[in-house]
Amino acid sequence: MVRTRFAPSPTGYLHIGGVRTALFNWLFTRRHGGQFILRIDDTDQERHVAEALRPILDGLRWLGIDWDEGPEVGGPYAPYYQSQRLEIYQKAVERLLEVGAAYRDYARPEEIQAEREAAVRENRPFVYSRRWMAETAEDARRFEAQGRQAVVRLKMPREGKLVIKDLIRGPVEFDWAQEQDHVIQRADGTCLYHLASVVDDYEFRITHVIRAEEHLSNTPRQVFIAQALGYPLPQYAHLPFVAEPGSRVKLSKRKLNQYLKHKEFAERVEHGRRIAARLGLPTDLESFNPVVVDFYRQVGYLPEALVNYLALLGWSSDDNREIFTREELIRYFSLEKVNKAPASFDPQKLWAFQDRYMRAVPIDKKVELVLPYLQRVGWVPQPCPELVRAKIAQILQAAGDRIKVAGDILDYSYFFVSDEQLEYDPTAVEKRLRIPGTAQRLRRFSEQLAQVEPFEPDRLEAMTHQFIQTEGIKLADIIHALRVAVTGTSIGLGMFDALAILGRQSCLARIERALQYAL
RNA sequence: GGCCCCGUCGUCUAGCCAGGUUAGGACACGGGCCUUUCAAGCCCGUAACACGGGUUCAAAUCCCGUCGGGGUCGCCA
Repeated sequence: MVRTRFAPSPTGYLHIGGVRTALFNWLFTRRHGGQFILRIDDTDQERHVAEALRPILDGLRWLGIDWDEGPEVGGPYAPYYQSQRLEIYQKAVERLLEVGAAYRDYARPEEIQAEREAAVRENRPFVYSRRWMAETAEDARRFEAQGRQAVVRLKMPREGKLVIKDLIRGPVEFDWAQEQDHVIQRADGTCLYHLASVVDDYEFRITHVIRAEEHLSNTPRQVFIAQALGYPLPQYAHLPFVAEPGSRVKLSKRKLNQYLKHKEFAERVEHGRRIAARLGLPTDLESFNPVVVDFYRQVGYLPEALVNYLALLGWSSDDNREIFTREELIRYFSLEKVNKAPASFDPQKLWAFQDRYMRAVPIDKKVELVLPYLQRVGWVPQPCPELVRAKIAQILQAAGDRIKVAGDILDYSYFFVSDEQLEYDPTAVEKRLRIPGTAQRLRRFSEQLAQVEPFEPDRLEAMTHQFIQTEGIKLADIIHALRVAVTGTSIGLGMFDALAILGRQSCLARIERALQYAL
């Protein structure tokens, strides 16, 4: 039975690299019909765990990465919060002490630091002297008499080699002598990550530890703990990093400013921020950051697109296929096909996936996607009347693939505001309306428009062609001015579709209003 | 610095284990067509085996070395 886990610490956000790790664990587990466990690594967090966990759980659920055991679903090995498992770790520490795999150490932090610096100075690898190691109760008393406090350290082997069989990298060899006597318990009794992690992996019966490559170097100490405690070893698989755009360095939330130098990255961020700004969401990099999953959810990306893109970041199937349904991903996923080299995150390629997925969404489904955005800015009431819903469907139909993410609907304010409230883009007005003769021409066009029956795209187009013939002009000579007159902007969807959706009354009123700008 | 990992177009990658490909696909990019702005669509194109030695009739593929990049070396997770 395969059992894997994803173990986030409650940081308040779901990192794109983290979610890729979660996804690979999930995919592997579903592929083998096992259980995926969510464990919360909150040994170091005292406050607001629930709050800081919220975006992480929401993000995973949004992406369809469900967990069989963990927060909010429980499970046979509960609790799944490390902060609630302290006694279990305490027992493990005691056992480690008993079997001689760990010791109480009375060194002061500055003393360790001094040894470390000396090693660096003398250009040799640092290994703790164990000078303040207390092996007997008498040692302990002596050190305590000096006002010292004890932490518990691992007593690592100082010779021999360890070979870790990594499912992705093959055998990886380590020298025990290089390993440090890591602290596993602080003086105040709290336990540290490595200890807690190994104990929980065992307690939860984790069979496969699939995690980012940064953990490869500290796997030996975990193996040491597991072996000392008599645990069977899980299988290890260390995933390549999700790297910065155009680089091999691990992607980081903090360095966004740097990534913004990449044109493609900057474009996508700019696009997202425009939508966020319209929604009244904060757009500072701390709360609105494309390295964080929430960014995509808020802007209106499809979770399937993100999942598909992320799956291909470090993994590929054996053919040239790129588009996979969730079921196909599960069916084809294997750790053997996971790459070893870091894969850099490319928001532009994600955008391409989003584009393809969005095209496939049927109109009624798209209406549902877009509706919350329209309601949020108050253009559409809540609940949404059937008539308005039909109008939105019309707009969506006419917009076609121009709407790449749900938030793009906000570009079409002119369908939702009243004729009086329509705003005219000064640049567009200057370029398209302030041309001599435009006013007269628009007026004559308007007269024709009043007659069209029925007021539908085909009829409108026929009428317009008739009009340009009579006038002896080209289509472009009327259509640009007309677009600005009825929509206030020089870009948008097909003109005749737009006119039909707006309706005769609005078109006439808006042209009338626009005449004040036209020459 | 020690140890560990990694290295195919700008990016994601196929090919490597079982040596023989005009080194393939996708995104991006450039050009052209279409055109009613935008988005798209269609056609064409630029672009890579880090380097150096071996082994072999033949090397992206096997071996050795070099260089480069990254990770780790916490009383963070």
